Amino acid sequence: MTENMANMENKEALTAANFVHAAINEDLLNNRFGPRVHTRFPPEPNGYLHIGHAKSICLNFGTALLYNGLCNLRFDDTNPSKEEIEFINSIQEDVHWLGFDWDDRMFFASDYFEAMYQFAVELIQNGDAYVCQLSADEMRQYRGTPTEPGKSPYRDRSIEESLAMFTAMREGKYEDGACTLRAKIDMGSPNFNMRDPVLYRIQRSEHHRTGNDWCIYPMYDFAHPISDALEGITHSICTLEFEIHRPLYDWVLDHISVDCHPRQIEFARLNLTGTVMSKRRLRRLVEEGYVNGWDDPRMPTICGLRRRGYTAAAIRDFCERIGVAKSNSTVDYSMLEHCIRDDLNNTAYRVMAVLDPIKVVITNYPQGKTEMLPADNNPQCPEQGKRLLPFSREIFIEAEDFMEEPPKKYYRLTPNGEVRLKHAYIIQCNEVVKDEKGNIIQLNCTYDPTTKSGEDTSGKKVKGTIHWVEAASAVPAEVRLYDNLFTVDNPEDVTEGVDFTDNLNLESLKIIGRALVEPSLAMAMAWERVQFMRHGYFMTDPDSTPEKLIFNRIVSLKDSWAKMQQTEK
RNA sequence: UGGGGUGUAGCCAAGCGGUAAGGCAACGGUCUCUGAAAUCGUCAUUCGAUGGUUCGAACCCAUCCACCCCAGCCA
Repeated sequence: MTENMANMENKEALTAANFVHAAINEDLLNNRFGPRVHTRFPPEPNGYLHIGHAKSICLNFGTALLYNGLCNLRFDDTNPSKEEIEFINSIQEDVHWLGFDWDDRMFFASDYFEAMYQFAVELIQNGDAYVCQLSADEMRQYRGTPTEPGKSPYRDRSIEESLAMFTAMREGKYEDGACTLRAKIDMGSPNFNMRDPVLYRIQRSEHHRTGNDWCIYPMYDFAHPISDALEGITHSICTLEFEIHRPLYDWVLDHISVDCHPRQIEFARLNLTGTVMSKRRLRRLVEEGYVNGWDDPRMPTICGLRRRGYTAAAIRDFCERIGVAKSNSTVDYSMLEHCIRDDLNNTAYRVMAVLDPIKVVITNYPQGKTEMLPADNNPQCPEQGKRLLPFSREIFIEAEDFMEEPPKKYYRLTPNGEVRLKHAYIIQCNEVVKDEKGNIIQLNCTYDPTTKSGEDTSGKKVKGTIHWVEAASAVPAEVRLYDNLFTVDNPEDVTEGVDFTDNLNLESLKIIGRALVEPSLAMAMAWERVQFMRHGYFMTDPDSTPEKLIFNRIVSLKDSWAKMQQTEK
């Protein structure tokens, strides 16, 4: 007995997390494909992968993992006019980065062009396909309406003639578009996909793999079921818009000589609030310069999320949490944010960075003295150890952590008020220094030596603790704050006359040129993720160097104070 | 309009004739040397609507309504 069948005896294995797994369980129980589960992720190499693809990748590869099965990577490259090698590489990189692997099972639909051709010949020989000479325009006219059947004057062409013409098509005897091979199914079907769908078209464009070997290329509806069958796929998981193609998928496999007939199962694609997912619109964002390329940290592409600082684990967790179902839905972006916060909360070092510095002089602290204060790298995780932070007479704090006229419940520094400096001492503000225009340029404070972190003997309790950096050792850095690309939840839903770019968030990127970070970050390497305490999670951009540190904000920390302030307004 | 789908909380989503899981968000409390995290609690008398079957319906039946998809020689 195989492992899967043994699992099926186990009642728990029967509890499916989603309807796809329920269908697989049913097939396993009925021995529909024996004990095997074999899926595939079949992108067309014509663009970069995005978070919606991640859902499909997690479903397909995750399902294979769950059932001890296999998942292939297959490029659906049946339309050479749209596809490029660049995308074949980026797709592999992204799938690997997400944590999945296809071993030696990377395939191309184009691997099967010869086999597909032979299957097409078989269809013609059986009277199930014919060569049609309707032009594209004519075919549209002849298609019929929902209630009236379509027609083609060529559908009764003899088998011999179709065979000869199909051979001639392959040999390049016809101009592009002069004729097509069509399945002979049902011109009266209410499902237009069954009204003698085109199987092959003539298209002279160089294919990235087969070069100029072919001038005829199979259509998706013909190529996909055959590719699945030849690879021994058991469950062909795709998105909802292909549901109406399923009868054709099944028809193809029922009319050619293959012994594998995978089950196609459709699920709803992912939509996320505040962003767009369609290839066309993502391309416009890049090409019209609204973002800086496909991997701009604001893009919902896998490479964009990666550069933003998202982890693969967080994206996988997200895909797990949103579930798999058949209803069109738009997941709230906060779900994704929760996943990355949750991951980084456990792993990221807590460090201090001041984004909008204001100088604080601790007037009673000895001139020239510097002490090294121990700081937990991650209080969630003591085994991550401690580091030493320099502290001396002059430091910088966040400008918003001081207010001359504080609102109620303001726990930070105020004139004559006290706050704790994280990992250091409690200080009191004694004097506010302003320039001639009245701008605050410095705060003069005193510290209480008995309040040192870890050895506080004062018994003092203060409401607020703020972060800071020591003036002499602080390292300048550029910090890039990212926000949603759009100001509306569903930017793809636009009323007529409105372009989706009209809803672009003009403040989706804020660059802070003169932030100061603690000295432990001076040698930060690219791709390092940290928490800037009280700010959020950040990652050093791949372009960051010790000479010029650049931090991308992955996600802010939740901020109930800010929220409170907002609701008061 | 013909066909294929889908409607469960602000957003996802379980549920499969026995009396509405879970997560995100939100809102309160506790704790806190991160206004974070953690933690405790609140959040659908009702499942698109209306009828019907049943002792009993989100689940079965009927009718209606809303939304999505198909009518490319794209995938």
